[in-house]
Amino acid sequence: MPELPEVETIVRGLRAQVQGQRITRVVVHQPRIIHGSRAAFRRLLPRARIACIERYGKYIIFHLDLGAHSAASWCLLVHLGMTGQLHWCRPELPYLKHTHVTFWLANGAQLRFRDQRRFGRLEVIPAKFLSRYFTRLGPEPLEIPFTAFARLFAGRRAVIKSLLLNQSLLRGLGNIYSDEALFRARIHPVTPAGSLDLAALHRLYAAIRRVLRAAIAAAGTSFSNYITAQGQPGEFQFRLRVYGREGQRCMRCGSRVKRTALAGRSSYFCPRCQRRPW
DNA sequence: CGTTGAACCTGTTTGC
DNA sequence: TGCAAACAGGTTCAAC
Repeated sequence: MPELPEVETIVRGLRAQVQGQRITRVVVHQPRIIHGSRAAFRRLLPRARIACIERYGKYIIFHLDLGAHSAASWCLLVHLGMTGQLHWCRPELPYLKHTHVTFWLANGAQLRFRDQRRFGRLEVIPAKFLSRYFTRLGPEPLEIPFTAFARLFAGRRAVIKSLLLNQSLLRGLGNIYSDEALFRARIHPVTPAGSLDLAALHRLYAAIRRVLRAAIAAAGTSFSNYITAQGQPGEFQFRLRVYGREGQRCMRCGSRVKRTALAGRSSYFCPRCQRRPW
């Protein structure tokens, strides 16, 4: 579910409400959601202070301050999978279904992790392993310069949509924003990436930046599961131009939006604005 | 290298 | 109305 803009929105909300807080108690309702060392999870999180919170692609990194308990520094990594939610609330709030982990905070509030499909994961790892943990992730789409961006696709025969979803090339894009960027750049999703000319690469680069920034400004896209750290839905679902609009009129040219399956996932595109390369 | 399908889960929508 | 299939924002792995 959550792609870069949703995770960024959650991280900003968490910074405002839980950064600096000490964890006083952790309750794991669904142990299978915890990956890596469960012993480290149980031992280190109670009494840890959340020193700072970062986003890395679609991952959330909580840097822990363990004080005198540990000389090494540790992190809590959270990936939300398809339906994960990480939200701050009062302890009186009734437990909603699929709440897998509850963090009690020193200020009396709680941070709860819910995940209907359980594709999400939480893991405590030493900070020194972070770079190794993330070796397979490419650069941030909002940070990479254009020349490096263009190089990612040179000589690649794979279709552009697959490469946009591939986190080892760029970290953070998912199915929605890949389709939205390709639509805005007027590139057909099955175009071989290496065949994109300089003009097309420029359009794609600009489109990715525009759509991600606009989505962050709108607090992300909510269909059913995604909510911000404050428990609110995003607003970008009202600004989507192709994703989920099969059969509806293209907002640019009025043609019918089509849907095609690519590696088992839906790709939405306008057959007129996004011409096939042959 | 690139693609596909399956696996990990639960819930909703669609079609017969 | 009932039931099965299809589908849902992600990642990883095996097979070809």
